[in-house]
Amino acid sequence: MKTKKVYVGMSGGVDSSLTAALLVEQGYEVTGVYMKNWTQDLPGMKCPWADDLADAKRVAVQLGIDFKVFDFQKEYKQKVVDYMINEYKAGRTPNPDIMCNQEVKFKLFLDASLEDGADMIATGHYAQVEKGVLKKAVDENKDQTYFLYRITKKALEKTLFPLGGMKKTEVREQAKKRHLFTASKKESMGICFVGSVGIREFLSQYVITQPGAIIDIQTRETVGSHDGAIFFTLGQRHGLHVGGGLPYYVVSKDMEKNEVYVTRDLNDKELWRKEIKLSDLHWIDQRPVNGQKLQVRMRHRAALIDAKLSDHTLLLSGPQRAIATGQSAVLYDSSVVLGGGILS
RNA sequence: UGGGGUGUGGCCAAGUGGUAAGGCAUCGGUUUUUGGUGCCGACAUUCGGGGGUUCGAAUCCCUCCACCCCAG
Repeated sequence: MKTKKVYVGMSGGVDSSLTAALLVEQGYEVTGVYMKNWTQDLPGMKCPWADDLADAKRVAVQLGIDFKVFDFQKEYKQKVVDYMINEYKAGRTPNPDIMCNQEVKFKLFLDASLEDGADMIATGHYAQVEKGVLKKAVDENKDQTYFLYRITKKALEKTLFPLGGMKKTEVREQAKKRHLFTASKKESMGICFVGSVGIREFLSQYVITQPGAIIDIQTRETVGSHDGAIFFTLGQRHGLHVGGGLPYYVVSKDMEKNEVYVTRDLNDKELWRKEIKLSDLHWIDQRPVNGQKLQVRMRHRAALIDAKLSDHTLLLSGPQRAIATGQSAVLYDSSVVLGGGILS
């Protein structure tokens, strides 16, 4: 029987390194691929792509597998970065990593790999896939299905997630046991392509901003000024530079007037949502029927809560705090990811 | 100009003779493959200025300054 060729997305981190190692051990013909998506430095922040690429390559050499670099910079800029910037400009709060999975990893990377002769692709995501069905990872704490709900069934049928059944601690151990160069590498965080730089620093490179008023919706008084409404999102507390008394939380904003509205009332109704309108619904397989009992995750690592969907309206069993427009609601039927939509 | 009040770190604010609470903000760390939240830590040798009383004052006295309110 012919051995299957698998292209593994290697980012230079522990997870994808072990993913490749495991697949080699399982008898696949493995090729490591580094996706070159973003290489730009930012003031005060060096883009780590070169180091990541070097790490990924070292591991590939260590494993004795082929190694390639796919350059998606142009597409990445268009599909992910521009999307993100435009969403922010429109006053919403996008999730670029979800878009990255939808457009780059499970579309561009998949297509390019297949075209290059691969039978399947694999990544180091913590998620499980069974016959085209996406399921939560065994390690509930690391489950990354929230970021994957926009993948197509077709893509899933050609995808392997070898870490889906493992705990993070196991992954570390196994990586150490195999002496992978990246075994002890620190977790990466922040937006995947920007490294550890803040969204604020990133946006300010692409958008011209003006100072504007911060208005207390309870007293209707201007309590301070900000340097651009685009930098603020629902529920945000820090960065307002307004002191005295209790903390202020962002409740809404007006991009036209460039005003940010805040409250000191943690129970302010603007901060809590129980009924949510969704747009851009995406289903991996079948759309659930109206009124079907299902669960929803409103942000990465948040607990699943019961909910019901009818048409485009999601009714939660309890109010959730600070879910901004542009963010995603991911629907589950127990451990199966059904799909989801974007808060509008 | 009379009468009253206030002045404590960037902001709010305890503390009325015993050697500067707390909160907000900010900064740092942590949590997190989105934003945000949360959590932990740091942050006034000094209490508007000057002088005095006292073993000892932010707290008592004198004086100057600033701001606020009422009166006219």
